[in-house]
Amino acid sequence: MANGVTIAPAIEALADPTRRAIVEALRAGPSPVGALAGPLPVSRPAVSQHLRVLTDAGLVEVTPKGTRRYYRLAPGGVDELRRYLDDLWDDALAAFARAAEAEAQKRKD
Amino acid sequence: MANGVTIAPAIEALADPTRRAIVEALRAGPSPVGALAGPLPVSRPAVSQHLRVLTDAGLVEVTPKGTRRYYRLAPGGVDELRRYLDDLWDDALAAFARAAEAEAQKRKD
DNA sequence: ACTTACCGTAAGCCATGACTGACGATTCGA
DNA sequence: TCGAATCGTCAGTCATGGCTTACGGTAAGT
Repeated sequence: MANGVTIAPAIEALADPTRRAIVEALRAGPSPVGALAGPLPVSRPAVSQHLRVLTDAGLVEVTPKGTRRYYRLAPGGVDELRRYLDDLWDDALAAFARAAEAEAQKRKD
Repeated sequence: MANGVTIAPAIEALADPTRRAIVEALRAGPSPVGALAGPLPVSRPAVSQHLRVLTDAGLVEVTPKGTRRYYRLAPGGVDELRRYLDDLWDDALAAFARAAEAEAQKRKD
């Protein structure tokens, strides 16, 4: 619950379909902005703004190379979300187990 | 990538702060709507609407008990997101490793 | 049967944020 | 030095969605 607020920017960043498409494109490897905007149905400035959000959320990182900037996935940022969902899943399973046990207990009488 | 579209409702559901608060409250166990809305700074109908979104996303489930409806976390729905982020994390690590290797290769000449 | 409690739904208001077009900065090549 | 390419930022527009109030429906208790 302490990092409950930490994952907010990351999960809110991934909520947008266009940003998810960008992330999907980056799974193959680093890419400059123009190459990312090409297949997408939005303008290049829009992609730039999305990359800003993703960067602030810690999900992607940049490496300037001459006139173009290569964006890539940031494993650390993804890992944060991953851990949060792991914990949430554990609690969900525990609550489920308790509910099942309570149900069994109730059925006994 | 086949389930890339599957996780959309779940991740978009968790993007809202109020819905995350509801999910956090449900970590302790099942709860009726009124008990959930109590501590929250929004009205009960608002919580009802959020629970509808969370249910449609497969993150929570309901069990009517008399006049009240008990909501609980759905481990299956959480697991979907968990798996997606696991895969994404793998790809991020792979891309990172490739980048590191390419960098080492470049440094060699 | 009547009252009370708990809850989902509908309509409307309003703020957030995604997108575009225009502009300026930086870098490489000629 | 000059031109072209790549990109970030800004201002403005517009749709999405979260919230409230009011209403109706169902179940338990008296």
